[in-house]
Amino acid sequence: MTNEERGPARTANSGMSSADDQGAVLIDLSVAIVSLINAQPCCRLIEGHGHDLPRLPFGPFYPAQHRTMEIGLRQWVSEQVGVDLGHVEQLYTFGDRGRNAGTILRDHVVSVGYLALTQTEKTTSKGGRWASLYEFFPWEDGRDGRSDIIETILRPALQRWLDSNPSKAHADRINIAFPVDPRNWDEDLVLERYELLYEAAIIPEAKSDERVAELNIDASETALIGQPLQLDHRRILATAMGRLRSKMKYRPVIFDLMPKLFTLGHLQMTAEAILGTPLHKQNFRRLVERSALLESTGQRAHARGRPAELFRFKYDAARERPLAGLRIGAGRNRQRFG
Amino acid sequence: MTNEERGPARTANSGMSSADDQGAVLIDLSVAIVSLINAQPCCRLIEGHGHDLPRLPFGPFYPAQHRTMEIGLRQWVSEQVGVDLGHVEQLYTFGDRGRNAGTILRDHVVSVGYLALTQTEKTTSKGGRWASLYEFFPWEDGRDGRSDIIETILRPALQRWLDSNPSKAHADRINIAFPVDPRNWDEDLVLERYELLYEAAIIPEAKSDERVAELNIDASETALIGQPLQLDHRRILATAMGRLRSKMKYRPVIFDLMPKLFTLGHLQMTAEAILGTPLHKQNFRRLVERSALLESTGQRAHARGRPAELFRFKYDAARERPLAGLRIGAGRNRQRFG
DNA sequence: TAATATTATGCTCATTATGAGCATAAAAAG
DNA sequence: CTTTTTATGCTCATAATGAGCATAATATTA
Repeated sequence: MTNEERGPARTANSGMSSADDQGAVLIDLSVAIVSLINAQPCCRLIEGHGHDLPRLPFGPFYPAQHRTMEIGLRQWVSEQVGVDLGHVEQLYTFGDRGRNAGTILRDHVVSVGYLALTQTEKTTSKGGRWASLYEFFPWEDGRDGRSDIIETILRPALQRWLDSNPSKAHADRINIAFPVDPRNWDEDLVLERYELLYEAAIIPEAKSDERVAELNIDASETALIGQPLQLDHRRILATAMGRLRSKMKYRPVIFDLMPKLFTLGHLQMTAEAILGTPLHKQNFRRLVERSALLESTGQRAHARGRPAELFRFKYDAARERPLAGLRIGAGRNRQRFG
Repeated sequence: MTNEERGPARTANSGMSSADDQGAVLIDLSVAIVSLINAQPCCRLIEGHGHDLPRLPFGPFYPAQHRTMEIGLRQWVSEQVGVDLGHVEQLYTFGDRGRNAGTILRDHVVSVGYLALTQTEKTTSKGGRWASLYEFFPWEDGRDGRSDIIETILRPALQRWLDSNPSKAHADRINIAFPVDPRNWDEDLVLERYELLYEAAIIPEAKSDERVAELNIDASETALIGQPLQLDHRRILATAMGRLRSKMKYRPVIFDLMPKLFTLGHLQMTAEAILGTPLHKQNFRRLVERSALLESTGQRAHARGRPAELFRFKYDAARERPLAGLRIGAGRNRQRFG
C-alpha cells in the first residue's frame, strides 16, 4: 500500500503549521486592477521605494480570516487601495522559485494572481497610481499601426537569440508571437509574447532568473521595451491582459469598465484600447446590436460631430446569456489598417 | 504611509515558517488525469478506505524540492500513480474553507487543481483505477440524447430550490445551464452546472458545506446523480472537464489522447466522448482536413466496414500554429440528434 | 455466394457570419 | 455657410457552417 493510497498522511493527522514542516508556504494575492482612463487601459501600481521597482498591489491571504481568497482580496483592495472591484477572476498560481531569485522575497511564497476590473469613478485612490498597460508592453498597442519597436528592437534581438541557439521550435514560436504579416497578429497572445521575450533574455526581469546569464539587448534599448516591475508582476500583468482580451470575446466583461450610460463610440474606443487594435466601426455596431446586450435610453450625447445615442447595459440580458460577449474578430482574419 | 506602500513586511524581513505565523499554509496539488478508454473519457481515481469516498490523486508541493509546481506534479504522478503525463494545465487554486468543513482536512490547506492528459498505453497503472467521467456527471453525456435524469430528477429538484427561494438570477442560471431547448445546450458549462447543483443542494457534497443545511433531493435519487468524491474533488473534476471541452476547440490538445496512428473515425469518437455530443461525420472530416494538423500515412485500418485511412498528428504544423484546434461547433447552433 | 450491414469518403446546397466599403445624417468648429 | 467630425444605414462578396445525398469498400451473415 503506497502512501498515495492511504491519503496524504501529513494532512490526516495532527497539526500542520509546525515550523519544521518542509511544505509550509505563505500565500500572496497579487492583483492587476484594470480600468480605462483617457482612452488608455490602465492598472493600479504601487511605487517602489529606494532601489525597488514599482509593483502590483499585493497582500497576504490569511485563511483563518477569510472564507475564500476572493473575499480576502476584495477586502484589502477596498481598504488599502481604495478601489471597489467589479469583475474579479483568478488567473494563475505562481510557485516558480526561479523567478524570485535575488529579490526581497525568500523562498516558499506562492502567489495567486488575479484580474480585477473596475470603473474609474468608483475609485477613491488611496494607495498607488494608475499606469497604462502599454507602458509595460509597448508592442501590444497596435491601435495606430504596429509599434516600430517590434521591427527595430524586438525582432533583431529575437534573431540574435535564435542564431545563438538555433531551433525550429523557437523559430516557430517567434513566427506565431510576432508574425511577419500583421494580419496574422493574434492580440490574445500577450503572455506568449512576454514569455518569449523573457526566455530570449530581452526582458530585464530575466536577469533575476537563476537560469539566465546575461541580457540579449543593449542597456540603451532597455528603456524602450517597457517599464520593468518587481518580482514576476509583469508576467502576472501579461497574463491578465491576455485573459482580458480573450475573455472579452465571449463574455460581456467589458461592461465592468463602462459607466452606466455610454455611446457606441465610447464602447468601441474601450474595446480598441483593450484589444490594442482598431475596429471597423459599422461592423462593430452591427455586432453589438445583434448581441442584444444593450438597450437604448432615449438620450443622446453631445460632443463633437453628430450626437450619438446613449445606451445602457441590459443586465437582464447579460444574466440570461452571459455566454455571448462581443465576438470581436471571432472569425476570419480581418484586414487591419486599410 | 500604509503597510501596502511599504510592501509586505512579513516577506521582507526574517523567516516565514514560524509556527505562529497565521498565514502559513500547506499546498496540495490535485490532478484530474484524463485518458480515453473504451470510448469513455476516464480519470484516474484513488479508492477511499473505510468511510472515505474515492478521490483524485493528490500530493503535497514542496517548494524546496521542485522549482515549479508542474515539475513536482509530474514527478510524483509518475512515481506514485505510474502515469507519464502529456499535456498538463493548471486549472484553479481552491482556498475555500467551507468546502473542507467536516472532512479529514484541517484548515490552511490550499489545493491547486490540474488537468493532465495521457494516453492509456503510457500507463503502468500502479495506484488507483480508471473511472468514466460520466460516473460523476451523468447529465453531461449527451452522445445518445440528453440524459433522462435531467428532466426526471434535476429539473424538478432545481424547481423546488427555485420555489423555496425565488429569484430571477437563479431562474436565469437554470435556463442557461439546463436549457429547455436542447439546441441551446452548451457543453462547455460543466462547472457552471455542477456549481448550480451544488448551490441548490442537489449534490451530496454540499452537505459538508457550512452554509448548507440539508439536501434538496431524496436519498433514493442520490445514487442516480453521480458518484460523490472526497473534499472538493468533484468540483475540480468539473473544472477539468469544462476546460478540456472548451480548450479542445481552439488548441490541438485532443492529440494528447490519441495514439501515434489513428483513423478519422477514431478521432471523431474521441471528440464525441469528451464533448458528450454527437458530431456530423462529413463535417468533422472537412474540419479536420482544413485544419491541416494531420498527415496521411499510406496505411489503412481494417475493422468493420470500409477500411479507413490512418493519419498521424503533424507535430510541425502544431508548433507552427498551436492556435488552430478543431473548431468544433464554433459557429451557429447545430442540430443535434437529427 | 449473395445479400446486408457497416463504416468511409466525396460532394452539393442553403444559410449565416464576417470583412469591407459606399452613402447619408446631424451636429460642432471655423 | 462651409468644413470637419462623428454617427448611422445599407449593400456586397466571400468564407464558414449545418445538413444531407450519393457512392465506395470492406466485414458479416443469411
